[in-house]
Amino acid sequence: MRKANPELQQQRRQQILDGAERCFRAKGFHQASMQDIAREAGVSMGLLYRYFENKEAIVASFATTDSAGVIALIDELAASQRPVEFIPGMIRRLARESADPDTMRLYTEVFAESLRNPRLFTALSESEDGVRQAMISAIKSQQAAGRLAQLDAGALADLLFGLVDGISLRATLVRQFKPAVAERLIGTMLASLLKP
Amino acid sequence: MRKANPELQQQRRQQILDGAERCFRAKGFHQASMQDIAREAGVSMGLLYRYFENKEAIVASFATTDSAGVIALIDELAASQRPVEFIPGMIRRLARESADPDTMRLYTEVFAESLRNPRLFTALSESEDGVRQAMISAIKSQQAAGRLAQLDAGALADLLFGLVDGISLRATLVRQFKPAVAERLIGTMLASLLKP
Amino acid sequence: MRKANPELQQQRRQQILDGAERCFRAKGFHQASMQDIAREAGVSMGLLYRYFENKEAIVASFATTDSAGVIALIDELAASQRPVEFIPGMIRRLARESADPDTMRLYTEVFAESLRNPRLFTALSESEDGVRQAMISAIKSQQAAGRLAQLDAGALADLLFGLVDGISLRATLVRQFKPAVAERLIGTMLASLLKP
Amino acid sequence: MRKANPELQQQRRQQILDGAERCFRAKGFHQASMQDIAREAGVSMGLLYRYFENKEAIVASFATTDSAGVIALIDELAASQRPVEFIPGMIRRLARESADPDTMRLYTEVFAESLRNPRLFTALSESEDGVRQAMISAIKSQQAAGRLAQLDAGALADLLFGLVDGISLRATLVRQFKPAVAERLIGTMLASLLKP
DNA sequence: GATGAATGAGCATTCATTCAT
DNA sequence: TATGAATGAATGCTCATTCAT
Repeated sequence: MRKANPELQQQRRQQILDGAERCFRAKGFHQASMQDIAREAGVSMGLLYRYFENKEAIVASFATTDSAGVIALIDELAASQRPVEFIPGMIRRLARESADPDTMRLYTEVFAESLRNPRLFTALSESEDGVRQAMISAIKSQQAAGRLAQLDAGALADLLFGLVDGISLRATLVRQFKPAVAERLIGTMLASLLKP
Repeated sequence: MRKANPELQQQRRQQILDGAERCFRAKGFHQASMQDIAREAGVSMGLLYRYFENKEAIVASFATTDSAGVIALIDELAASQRPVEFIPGMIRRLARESADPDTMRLYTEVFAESLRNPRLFTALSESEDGVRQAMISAIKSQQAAGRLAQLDAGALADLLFGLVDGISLRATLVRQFKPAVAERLIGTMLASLLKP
Repeated sequence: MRKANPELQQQRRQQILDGAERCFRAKGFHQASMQDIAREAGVSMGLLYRYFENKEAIVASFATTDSAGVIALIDELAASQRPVEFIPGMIRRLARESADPDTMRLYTEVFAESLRNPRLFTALSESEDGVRQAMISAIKSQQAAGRLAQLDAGALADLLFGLVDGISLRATLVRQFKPAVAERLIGTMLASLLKP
Repeated sequence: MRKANPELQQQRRQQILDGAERCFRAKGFHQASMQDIAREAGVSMGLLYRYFENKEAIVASFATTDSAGVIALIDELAASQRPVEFIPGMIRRLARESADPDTMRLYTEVFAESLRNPRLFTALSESEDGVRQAMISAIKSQQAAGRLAQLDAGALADLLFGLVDGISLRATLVRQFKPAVAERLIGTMLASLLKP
């Protein structure tokens, strides 16, 4: 008798999610059909439904993104000797990454979907919470070391992430947006705000 | 002989757009069917298509939002005696308005759609441009009056609007977000950035 | 009080039929919509239905073609001194006319429709009958004058018209069809058949 | 693991085409809806579209008729010892077959459609070409054997097929058409034309 | 574990037709 | 006489999902 093979199962799940991502990037959640996804992932319709209960499950699984990258970056911040200089650079980097139209499209799609789907919203919200907590810890540890101004850590975290999101959005939507100029301005602003 | 009645036409168009808005709010663009819209607007399918060539036309007409409100607010800024205090208040107000989940949902939907539909993107982009230009003018006139720091006006406009968008988004997504605290922080930050 | 104006009515009818013909040529009966016809004819939907009970009535009125042209040609045959030469020329001319793809398309459309619509079939059939009777008379008078072989007049008429139709069809469908060669062959064939 | 079953697929395709034929016979191409076809074929809408990309594909597949029967008949001609007698009989048989109103209706429908649909026209034209070439070969071999007059083979083929089509059409359209009389006349005519 | 076959409700859109003015 | 406004059933087609093998 054949035994369940968890590795294979994990691989299949990933294979499907990869196919789904390509479809979602190309068409969006609601425009990508399950047939599209199956074709792109190279599996049959039946298998799709063996690994995911329905389309929503794929979307949810897909949308619950990996925040490991951002958290790693925040950990660098926590360890940085000069957070006042580090933070603007971090913002710049995050904003640039997510201002890539393709990424922006996907992110917006996920966010839009989460505003209709409570389960997804919760998942996204919790993931975001994790990142926020990491940021708060980093801020607090830097404040304890006297390297950062004594501002409300939660509000500061929200401000910093808000800046990332807002700047990414502007970079996408505004033709005349000049990243370098904007980033210098933000650098100046944050330097004066953050210095202890 | 019966004559065409532009008033009636205008009213019907609005009636359809109103119905469409209710559907879009409730379900999103792609989940709202033309039948839904017709039913909600209280017209027949045939009439729907007499007034709008296709679904995309309804979405486009709907998405090309009126920026008159924001521009009016910016005009107040241009006339303000104390822009350094006015700006944070303006940001606060705009952010609160758009942080209403229902509004946020719709705005996100429009933005997401615009990232797939070039025509819509252009329309949105141009509308945003108008607002941005108004802001740039306001900033420059305040700078000329010596009431605002000599920063790059375009970058400053982008920063301010980016803050609005970013803060609205955080307010929606982050449970522990405390509007009052965040707004105070932003106020402090901008005060020091903007004072001449 | 306004009085009915038969001339105007006749003109309107013709105007609609002309518009309909353009539509039918361009799209075919079933692909042309009443809206198309109204637009092309430059009248409103309401007027269309005032002059024709429904779409079928337009098609019927349109399809009941004028056979006056063919009958006139046949009358020339009746008067001809050399029918044995006249007939092949007549066939050639008729076949060429109806081999024009546009005309062929319309004729085929009408015929196809008549095979589904008994009323139309009757009308078409009767019109065809008139032409056939004219041809039979012409043949008989020429036979009486000893200028044509003593063949069954009805069968001969059917053969001649059948040749016209068949040759037109071949001219349309067969790429390598050579009208001149075919017509010469038919000429030879008929000459030997018809000579008294 | 279940394997694709080409036999089943072939059977399903045929089942659909059979249903489609019944619908096309009853209503015509444009009057038969896909729902009609699905119902008549006893399959679901989804399956219909699994086997045929769209309606046009069904029509095309249906219209690209099998010319094997006619070609077989022509091969008999090629082998015949007395082509001058064989040909009129062949024409008679073909004309009778296609003069059946039901068959005529379908044939006319296909032809009409081909005049609007270039792809279909090409298919039909090529099929017709095949038949024509077979006829030309048959004629030439009989001519080489001295059993047929030395006429242009292409023109003769076109004439013969034109006669079939034209006579079939007359048989359908003309109430007083007398097949037996007409066929005798044609027999006489061809006998004198074809004898070497 | 995996596949291909099948479903039928639902979608955007069109159409012949009617009605109020 | 003529128009513009309105209808709603129907159409070609798609889709998430289920099932037998």
